[in-house]
Amino acid sequence: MTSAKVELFEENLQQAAGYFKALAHPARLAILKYLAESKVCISGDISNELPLSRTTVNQHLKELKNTGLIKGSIDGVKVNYCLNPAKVKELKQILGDFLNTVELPEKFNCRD
Amino acid sequence: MTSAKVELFEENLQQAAGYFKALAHPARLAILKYLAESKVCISGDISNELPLSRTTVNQHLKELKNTGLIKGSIDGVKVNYCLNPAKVKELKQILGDFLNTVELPEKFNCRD
DNA sequence: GTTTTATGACGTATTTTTACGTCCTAAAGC
DNA sequence: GCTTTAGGACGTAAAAATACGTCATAAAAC
Repeated sequence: MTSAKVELFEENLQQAAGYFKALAHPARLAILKYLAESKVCISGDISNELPLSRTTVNQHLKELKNTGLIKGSIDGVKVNYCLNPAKVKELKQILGDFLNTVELPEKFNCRD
Repeated sequence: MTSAKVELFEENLQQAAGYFKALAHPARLAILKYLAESKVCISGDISNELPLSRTTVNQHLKELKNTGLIKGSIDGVKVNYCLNPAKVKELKQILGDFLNTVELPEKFNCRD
């Protein structure tokens, strides 16, 4: 029984957790940062920027693509990967919403 | 090989990724939300709130404790877990900083 | 037309995460 | 005293994430 229990939680928590997960690896953060800075690029370029093999970078790219944060369009042999502005916006919205739910009261009655 | 390559990335990306990872499971989000709402509680209470066994919840609590987001203080047999306001604040700061680095330009030159 | 280059697809090893069950301990109740 | 209750410690099994290497393919370069 070590099945995924993720779906037993509230819908919005699942969604937020999914986005957090997508950002839970420095390689993926580096990719997003790189794409945001350079606007458009190919995945080969990206693997040169990272201390990981091309195949591993590709896997991270695929993951970001699955969450919808990036898009890749075929251009002959090369693939242009770039950010999906709509999804990035949604991501920010959802993560922001969650973080607001853990707003802290002025004084927190917890002994140290 | 398959060793952790996380430490090969920029310090700030590592840190951000670590926080994102801490939030990458709905159970942990639910715990944080619950703690934020109820101010103080014991871990037994929490496992009643979640669709997971006590031991599993305990593991998630331990993970949140390792990242410093929550604190647990011994009170006889019972343990009061609560948010660590300082760390939560840091988390928001760091995640916000990262998200700002992926700010999007007005028009993004990517064909669909 | 052959070689190079870029990239996806596939397979696989290792590590980490997720999820429990069981046992142990120590206070609280009876 | 004995029993219940609460929770930590430990072990383990299954799944997912991480990291590569190798192969296949198709355009580009020569």
